[in-house]
Amino acid sequence: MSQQENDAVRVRFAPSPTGHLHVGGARTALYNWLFARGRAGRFVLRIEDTDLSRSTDEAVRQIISSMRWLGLDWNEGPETGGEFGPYRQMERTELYRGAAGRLLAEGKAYHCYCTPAELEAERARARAEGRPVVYQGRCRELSVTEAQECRAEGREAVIRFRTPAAGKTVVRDRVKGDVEFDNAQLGDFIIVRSSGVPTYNFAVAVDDAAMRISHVIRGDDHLPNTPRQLLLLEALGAAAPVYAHLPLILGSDRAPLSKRHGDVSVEEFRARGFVREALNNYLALLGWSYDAETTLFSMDELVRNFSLERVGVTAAVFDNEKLLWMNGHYIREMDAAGLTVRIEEFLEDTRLAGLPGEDGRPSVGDLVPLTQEKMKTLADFVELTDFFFLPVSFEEKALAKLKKDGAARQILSTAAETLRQLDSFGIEAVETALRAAADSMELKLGKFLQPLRIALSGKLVTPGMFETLAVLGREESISRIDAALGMLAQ
RNA sequence: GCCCCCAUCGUCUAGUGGCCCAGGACACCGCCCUUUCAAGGCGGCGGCGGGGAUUCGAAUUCCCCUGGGGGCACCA
Repeated sequence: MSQQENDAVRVRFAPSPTGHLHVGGARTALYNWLFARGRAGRFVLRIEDTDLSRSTDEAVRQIISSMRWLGLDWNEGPETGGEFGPYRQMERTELYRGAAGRLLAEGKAYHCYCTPAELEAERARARAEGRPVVYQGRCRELSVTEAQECRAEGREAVIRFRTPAAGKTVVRDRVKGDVEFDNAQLGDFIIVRSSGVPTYNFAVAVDDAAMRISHVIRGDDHLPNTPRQLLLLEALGAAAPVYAHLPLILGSDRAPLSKRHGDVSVEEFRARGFVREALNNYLALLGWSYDAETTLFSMDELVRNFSLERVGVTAAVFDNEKLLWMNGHYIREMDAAGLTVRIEEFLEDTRLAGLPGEDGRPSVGDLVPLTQEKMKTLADFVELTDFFFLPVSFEEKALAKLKKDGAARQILSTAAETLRQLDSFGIEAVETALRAAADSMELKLGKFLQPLRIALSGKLVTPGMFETLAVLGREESISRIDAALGMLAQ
């Protein structure tokens, strides 16, 4: 292998497929992706499905779908393949079996016949006596006959790693610095279950070595596992990757972000009308910063500027408000055609599905210019424009305001009359005529337009009135005004 | 109980001994613009958890305390 290849950056994102892609996972994936992209490296997606009872194919699909949506594509992984595959751990069991066999043969691992119940009792005792909760090594030096007796009793065997009884293992972490762990605190941990399935730490060590992973960028919660993986890597004769542990993401109560804080999966944010640009940018800044000033970054800029050196050490609270602001920013920044496509994609699952553009109704593209600057999420498009497609349904507050407005009937009939007499129903013509009508009634424009807004939309908040009228068209506009007038007459 | 990590405005953060009586962004509060709501512009409020120590000088270094979090599984 050439020096060039030796130095190649190879990072991986290794989710366990037990649910949707959580924003914390998404951030980890993003940092790995950015790191690889910025250094001409390779980004590997590896599915860690050794927990048979919790892993599902559906979750694998969800995670893949979310990552694709975010634009975090991988060079090697499921559905893509690669020279170090397969990329689902349960398809790599031969590899683990071989590695475990080698450790066993070299005396670096041993069979343990203790039952789960015995181990639980041992842990309880240790806790009660205030001792570190670690395996005491009962089976560490079992003789051949003792082992035979255990098997004769019908006891099942797991394989444990023979952890050095003394000494320290130091993790040289790129974000946390050097962290020391006492080997004695680590204990002889299990590497292969009685079922023959490897445990997390073992599979990770074997795979990180086999896949030539150069940098492990992952969540903080894995820091205490790292010394075990380091020891395993050493026993396997493999070089250790560089580690970088990211602080976790918190909810507003400073507890780790979880479902009870509301939306936490990429899928949920997508369904609420967030765009990938905003989510990526926001997540990038949650735990990383470029300088004292800059908040807005394109993916390209992130790739160019991301570095482990500028990843922070403090856990960060997820702030929905800021994400929302950022989302609005990216929506405003899009060109009309691009935004139209995003909205059309988004609309597929909403109550407006199929409506825009049908039967002479306005299309999404017609409405984008009237709504773009008001939207914070794609979902806002629905709230802002549904009255163009659906029968007017009055919001309670809007209706009350309309009824309370003593001038409303006069305004509405004047407006209807004015609109009826127009030659053209373009925005300018409508505006000129209505401004003149407001003048003639000696009303401020806002005062004049508000009853009209409510009559046309049933809402207090809508796109600009002149644009709305023009899109609605003369016939529909006048009929809605007449309907409101009829209602007020009762 | 044991091991480990962390601590600057409400939130995300800049800050690596003097450039900081701490800068930016979101949120909040005013004002301006305005057909509603947003957006935008201008201005404001607001912070170095506590205690020691080192130093001419500490947000920045060290120690202790307090507070948060992670781990100690045949989960990952």
